[in-house]
Amino acid sequence: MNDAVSPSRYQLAEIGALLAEPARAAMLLALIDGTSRPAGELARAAGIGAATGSAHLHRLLDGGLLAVHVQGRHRYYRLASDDVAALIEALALPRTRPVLPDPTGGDRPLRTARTCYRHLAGRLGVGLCDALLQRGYLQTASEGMRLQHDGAHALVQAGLDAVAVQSLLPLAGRSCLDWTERRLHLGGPLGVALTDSMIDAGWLRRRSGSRALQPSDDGLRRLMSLGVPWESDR
Amino acid sequence: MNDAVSPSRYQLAEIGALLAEPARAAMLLALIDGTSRPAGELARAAGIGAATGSAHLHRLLDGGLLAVHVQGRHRYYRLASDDVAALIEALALPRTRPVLPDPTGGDRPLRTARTCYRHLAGRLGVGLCDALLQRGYLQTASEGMRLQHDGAHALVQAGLDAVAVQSLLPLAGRSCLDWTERRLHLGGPLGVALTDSMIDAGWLRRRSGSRALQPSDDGLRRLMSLGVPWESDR
DNA sequence: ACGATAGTTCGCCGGCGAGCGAAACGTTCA
DNA sequence: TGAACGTTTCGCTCGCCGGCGAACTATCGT
Repeated sequence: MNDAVSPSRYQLAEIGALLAEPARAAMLLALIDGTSRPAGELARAAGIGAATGSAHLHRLLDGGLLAVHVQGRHRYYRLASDDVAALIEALALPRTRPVLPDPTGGDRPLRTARTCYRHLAGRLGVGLCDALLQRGYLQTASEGMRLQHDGAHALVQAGLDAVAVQSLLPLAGRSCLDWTERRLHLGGPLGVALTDSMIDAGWLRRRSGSRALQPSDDGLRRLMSLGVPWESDR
Repeated sequence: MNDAVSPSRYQLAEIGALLAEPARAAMLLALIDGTSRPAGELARAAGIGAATGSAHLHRLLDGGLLAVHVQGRHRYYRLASDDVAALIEALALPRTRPVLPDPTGGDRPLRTARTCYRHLAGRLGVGLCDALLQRGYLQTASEGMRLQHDGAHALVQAGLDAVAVQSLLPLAGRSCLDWTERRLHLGGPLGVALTDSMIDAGWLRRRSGSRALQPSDDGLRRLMSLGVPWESDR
């Protein structure tokens, strides 16, 4: 009986060991927005030398948490998958509970809308997921969340590209817990693709150097037409 | 910009460090079925001495992953919450992918039905969650999954205790990923309470010394009446 | 009141690994 | 071709932490 459990003990410890070093944790967190970054930048973000950083990146690579893309004399590292990203967010979450970010603090844009790996999170992300669920546009199945046909229709009505919306139908969504709102929002392939569509349509704009997403006035109006609650001065 | 992220770097590393030691990982895994166990037993399960075990248990306690219950000269340790349990299962999962458990192996009872922390997992768990979702008995809201009134009615019809079912209505469920079926099943307070009800009604029986749950013939019939698929010889 | 048992505290040892500087390697640009 | 730059490899030191045995405390049984 003891033997049945023991293999996973080392698997668990292996992942733990990879996250246990603040320098490696910082590197992973720097990549959680889905970007690819060169080794030197990651070392700088972690506050360590290039040599040490290289060693850490190799361990993360061997551990399957990172992937590389070689381009000339640069090596761009990124998270290996959105499974990994979901894992990091989930792990960074529970310890945050006693130290919730200051509601009046300077992170307001982040709290409003941001990317969580590649999908929409923050107040808008939670609101959108909530609205889609409440109207039955999004339904949970055992393989994840699925966009319904009437939901696709509503998204096109609201102004998203019809072809892009059509391609959302076979995708599966994953529910992802938001650390500022402490509510569910839509992640997974479906969440990523939907977010891309909204950015393409100009509802949201990426801010360089930050995970924050800037909603346009037009985008806000269209989101509200889908049932997303919004008080502009909150 | 760098400062906004850095606190969570240490939070992430702290959790990682707690999991990084195989002995601690073994202790956590030994508790993942939701039981409380005395310090000595956990040390034995981890294959270390009592002194070392005591130190590990204290670190896990300080880190908020464990809780204690003192009874006479015994100290019973358990996971601090089902958040922690969900975390452990989620972490033990991704590394398992290349080494999925042998379908023909001796773990068939575990694959059929088992406790995941305190709620039902395995083929029956996934099937039940799937059936409840498909019939609309269970619906997803942003705070989690909720049992609908017609769902409660159906559960009572199937033979569960009416008072117990009534108490399920205000509870929130969490979707939990199953590592053998790779599909969603129902966890959280709602999942726990529902599983308890089914055990009380004799549909399932706990097996001592294992996480496996043994379904009774009667219980299987009743689950099938709720729409759970079942081929007896699989 | 006594020994037996569960658990913790203390002190010590040994090994893993994080960190850096120096040097080597490969690519880019002039 | 040679200099500059990004990245990796190597060799080294040092601190942290896991492990145990022994002593101590607390509770239970008789």
